[in-house]
Amino acid sequence: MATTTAAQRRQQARIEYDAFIKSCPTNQLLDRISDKWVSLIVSALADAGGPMRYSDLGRKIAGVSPKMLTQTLRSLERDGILSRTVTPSVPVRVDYELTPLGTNLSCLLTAVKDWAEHHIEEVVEARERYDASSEAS
Amino acid sequence: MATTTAAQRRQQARIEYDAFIKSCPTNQLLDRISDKWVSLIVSALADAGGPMRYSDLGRKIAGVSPKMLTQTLRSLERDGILSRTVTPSVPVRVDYELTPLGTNLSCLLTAVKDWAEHHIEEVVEARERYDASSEAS
DNA sequence: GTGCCTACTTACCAATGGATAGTAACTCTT
DNA sequence: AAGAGTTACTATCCATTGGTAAGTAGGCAC
Repeated sequence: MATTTAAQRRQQARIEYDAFIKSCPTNQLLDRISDKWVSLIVSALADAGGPMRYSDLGRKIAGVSPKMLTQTLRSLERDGILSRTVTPSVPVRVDYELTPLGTNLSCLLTAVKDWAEHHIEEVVEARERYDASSEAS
Repeated sequence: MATTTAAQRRQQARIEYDAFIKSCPTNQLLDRISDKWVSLIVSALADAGGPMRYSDLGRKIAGVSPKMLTQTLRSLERDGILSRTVTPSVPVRVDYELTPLGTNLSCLLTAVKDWAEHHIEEVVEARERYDASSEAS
């Protein structure tokens, strides 16, 4: 009991490091913006160059469920990346638009999207090579 | 039966669009690199400036489970973003290193990380404003 | 009234991801 | 020679997340 094993020491170090990381807001923010739906929503709004309605986003980002769309939009609104404007017209109308902060972020995410477009062929080739050598085992 | 309702037409449009999106490799790649653990692994390797071992990565990226670490490393290796080198020494030793393609990508992901570091205060303020106005309802 | 419109919310269920323990293969200690 | 320790994983279980489909509000057209 008095001696600490290597396993115990490792465990201890891990807990302390964990706590440090979890209290670091930068890492939390990085996690948030490294999200699949966040990239797609922000780049959709950047492409549009102006406000988009809920259903416009749902149509442009095919594959997103209404639940996920609402959830992600709310979290982006909370983070000040986009603004939500409700117009109480005949059927209610909701517009989403990037804030200056969101526009700033969209430049980076667009760069990532462009990277994907430019390097997709290299990645596909790498996958084929990897799969071919795995099957040869 | 002969008439198609608006709901049916919407459903149909959605399925067609879905199929289109799912067969678009660029979107698949964007999804892959918009992952939390991918960002952290690639930026860890970029920071190191050289190869890192499995356990080094596990320690630097505190909070990652061995399962997720292995899974993400394998998929990045398959995509040609990093290389995996096994040295069959006394205890086996595995080194991971960014390929030129991975180094290229790391520039973008580092830019995103820096953005998070520079704008975290604005985001925190936006959250406080949002939470304060929500509670006042 | 019945149905339709938008923008959601809710309920349910399958899949993803995290915590923890175990494995292989070999070496070093006792 | 038995047991502990090393690295780099697998395997298992379980909580959380995310997708699907259906329901809701509130007003207008038919």
